[in-house]
Amino acid sequence: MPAYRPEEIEKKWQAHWKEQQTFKADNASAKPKYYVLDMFPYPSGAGLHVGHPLGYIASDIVTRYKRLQGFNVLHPMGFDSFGLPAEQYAIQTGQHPEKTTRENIARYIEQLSALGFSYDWSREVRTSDPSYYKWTQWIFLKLFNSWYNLDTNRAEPIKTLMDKFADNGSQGINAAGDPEERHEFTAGQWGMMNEKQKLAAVHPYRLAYQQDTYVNWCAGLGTVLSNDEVKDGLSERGGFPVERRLMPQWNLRITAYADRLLQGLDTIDWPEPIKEMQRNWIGKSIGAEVTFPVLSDDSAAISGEETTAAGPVIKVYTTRVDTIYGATFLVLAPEHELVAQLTTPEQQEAITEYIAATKRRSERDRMADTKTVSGAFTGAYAQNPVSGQPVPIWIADYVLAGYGTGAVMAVPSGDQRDWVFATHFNLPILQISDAQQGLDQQADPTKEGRYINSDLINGLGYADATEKLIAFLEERGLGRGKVNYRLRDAIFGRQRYWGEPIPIYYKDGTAYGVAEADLPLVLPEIDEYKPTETGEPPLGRAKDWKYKGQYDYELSTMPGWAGSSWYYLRYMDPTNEARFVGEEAEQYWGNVDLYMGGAEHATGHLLYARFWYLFLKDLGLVNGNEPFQKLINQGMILGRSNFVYRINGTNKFVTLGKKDQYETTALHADVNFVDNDVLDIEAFKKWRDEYATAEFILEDNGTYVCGVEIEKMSKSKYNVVSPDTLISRYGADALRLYEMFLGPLEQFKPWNTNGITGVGSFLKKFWRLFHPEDGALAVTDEPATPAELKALHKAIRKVQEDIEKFSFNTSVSTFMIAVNELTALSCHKRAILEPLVVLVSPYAPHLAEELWAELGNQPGSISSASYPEFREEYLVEDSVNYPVAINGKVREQFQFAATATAADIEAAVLASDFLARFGEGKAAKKVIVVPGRMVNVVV
RNA sequence: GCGGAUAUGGCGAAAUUGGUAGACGUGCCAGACUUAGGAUCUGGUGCCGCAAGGCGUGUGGGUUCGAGUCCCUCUAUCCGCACCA
Repeated sequence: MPAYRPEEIEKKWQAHWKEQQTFKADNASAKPKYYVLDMFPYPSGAGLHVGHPLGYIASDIVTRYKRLQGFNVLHPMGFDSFGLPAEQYAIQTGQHPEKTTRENIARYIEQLSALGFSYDWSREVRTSDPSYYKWTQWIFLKLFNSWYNLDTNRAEPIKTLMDKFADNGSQGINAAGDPEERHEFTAGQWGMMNEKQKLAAVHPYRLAYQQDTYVNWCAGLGTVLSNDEVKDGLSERGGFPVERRLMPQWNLRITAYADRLLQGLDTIDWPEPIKEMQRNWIGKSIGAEVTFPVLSDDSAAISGEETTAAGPVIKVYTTRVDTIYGATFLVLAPEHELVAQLTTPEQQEAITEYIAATKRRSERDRMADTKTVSGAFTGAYAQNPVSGQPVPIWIADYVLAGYGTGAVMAVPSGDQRDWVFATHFNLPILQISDAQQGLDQQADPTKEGRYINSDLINGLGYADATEKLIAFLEERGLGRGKVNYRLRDAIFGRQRYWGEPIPIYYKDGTAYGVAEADLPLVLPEIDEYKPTETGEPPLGRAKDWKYKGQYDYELSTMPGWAGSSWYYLRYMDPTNEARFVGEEAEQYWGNVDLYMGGAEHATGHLLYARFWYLFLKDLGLVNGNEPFQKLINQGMILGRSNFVYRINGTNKFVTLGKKDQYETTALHADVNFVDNDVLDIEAFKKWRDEYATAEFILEDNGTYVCGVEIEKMSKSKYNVVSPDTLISRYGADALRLYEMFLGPLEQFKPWNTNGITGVGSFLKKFWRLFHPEDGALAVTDEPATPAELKALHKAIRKVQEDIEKFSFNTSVSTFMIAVNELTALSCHKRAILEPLVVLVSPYAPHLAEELWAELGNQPGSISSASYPEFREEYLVEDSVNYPVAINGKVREQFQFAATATAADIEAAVLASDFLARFGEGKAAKKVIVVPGRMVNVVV
């Protein structure tokens, strides 16, 4: 083998790995376990671009490194293969999504293999495979058959709830969820109920439950979307408008786990920004619920007389009870259930009109427009439960129906939104703290100062006042301290074909879970992938699709995140037919030690997966506390788009430098025929027929220069760089090294192919250390010199540190330095080069395997355990140059033996005529010696 | 508006965590070898300056013998949430 030929080497070793099943992980091993997981991809038709493998390369480096350190590493890969694009494609072409998906996966596997990843492909899972989604459905049934007991603070089988009902009726049940949805009954009444009635009573307690829910309805996609699939009022996929709609939906009661999901964040090693996003998403707030009785007639309100209200009451939620004396009016959400009842005849028209106007405004308008103040007076008054003062009741759309109680007490002096509202509608603003200032300009939410105009709490500070007020309200049954969460239950149904069927059937209008023995409930074949004429989901088209031949199935399918919420567990034991994961396998692999993936899943997948894990734990099905111990977010690699400028109304294109002289339209030019922003005009002309006759106005040097913009990599922007062409040109090892070299893993960065020649020449130089004469391997058995050992061990130490810190970019620099040093030393010694191959092997595995084979060693025969024995002693420099400074200003270099102590150095500097040489006659006040670094003499 | 992150040469970046800023790679300049090649090798390259020297890590201040690093101020860019009471 004369020269370094990556393509031959890589093909050879990839075939070898596949054949030998080199990376198969064992479920029982004396070695310690380590689980490295990549977020599995959705197999899109476009294949991989250079951005996709970034995280996979990093995790593969860790995997190979951990194996060298003697760990039994689980490093699997699979496919999140249910999803919209395959279905959209099916609607357009009639091709079964299963076929599209299978073909895309084949292409993905091919591309991933070409990069030399060390996945254990024997564990591959596909979420769309019935043998996999059988267990997704099984977990759903577990959720369906569970409720959340707040007394034990965990999920329990629905059976324990029924037992409680039989003993005491609904009395004393402390369950997560909305009590408003549930009915009260006695044990006797329960006993009288028939099956249908019992199931109806139980249903609102289930962790998977059906309910009329406001959903994000996307007509363009014909389905509902979760909040994290909606961006700025448009669907994330497709960019179709999304509106709020009340529909019966399957929901998962993730809110039951809000507090545990929050607490758990403190126990896991995740990037702080992601944890913070989850905290905000859960949105815990500590406050109080306060009851405002509605005054029965307005004459009382006008006279300000105290009224004993036996009528309706309005519950508000506030985080600032202390400001209650400043609550000069109430505001209800327009959807609030009491609005109709409260509205006086005189105000009827105004209220009706306002509600209609609110409905007309789409969610998107409401978001875009938070400045406009709007609202309407109901004509009714409530009584401030602390001051006894009457307060008018308004409705306004700045109050959200879905948060807290859907009603707020407005304190214009303390809350800016209330202040704006009060100012606009000329409602009173009452100062309640001596520290509040500028109330004619804006609200002042300060917690400083002492309260005024606040009877009970006048003169008190924030903490005392809050405590006293809550005690006062609780005593009278008018309020209590309350914790609220922003987190909503997760909508679980999609009106789509290409997803897991929800294993529910309906008997006499009541929902039943499909028996476990009948799973998987296989996705039926249908003629077309569209909704039915009657507006039912596509599954409504399935012929003769009935449970036990007679009961209708649920027609919606599960959302994309269902299958991805537990796939990491299935990898542990992917072929188990008796259990979602075998107990021993789960016990052995535990949780994921390192999870690599994008930050875009912060509040979606990463939250749902944690939720499912906690639920499974409650049922005793898994043993850990959190699924993903350490999380690393790789940054996205962005595309570098090139533009040509067409002069409007012509077929003439003008170069970047002269485009300002014309009216132009920028058009994407395919980056594949642009080199260093210079357009290959011939290639461009051939690109599309319409350009064949195009004319060009060039720069003065005769080139056509394109404009540049950094955008997401995408087919439609013609800025996709495929790994395939780079691999065929430079090799997978070069691409792996280069992607790591590009910059810090976590950072977002534009792709730029230019620098890849640097790592390419590193690999060639590395090869040449072993083949200096362009022939067979030529390494010597001479003993290494200290200089060579130093070069080696500096590299080993640095690279080990780097991998522990996930700072792979600096490792590549370290390799280059080592190779340059050893080349300069003409070192071709086995003693140095063998360990160097081990060090490089996680980064450039193919090259390492080849050299290993040539050196006559089996891969892995050199264990990293052999590093430490000769590590530190060679790291010590013989002598060290110290910059010596006077008052921080460097004057001279002194050389000291590496073993010199701080005292030696200080003495030597003082004994020299150092100070005199630089005109400092005075004695030194202080000498600061930083060992190995520098000396500073203070005079 | 709230929360979070980032800011260093022409470009990607490094800096042992408070100790000679710019390693390494690109790009550029010069040279070598070459039957001009997107090959290889050598040297140079933060900015200003012929030089001595001066100035330099987004802005302004502070702590320190010494600050890219710590503290305060401001600015810009990016991300997340967005009337959450």
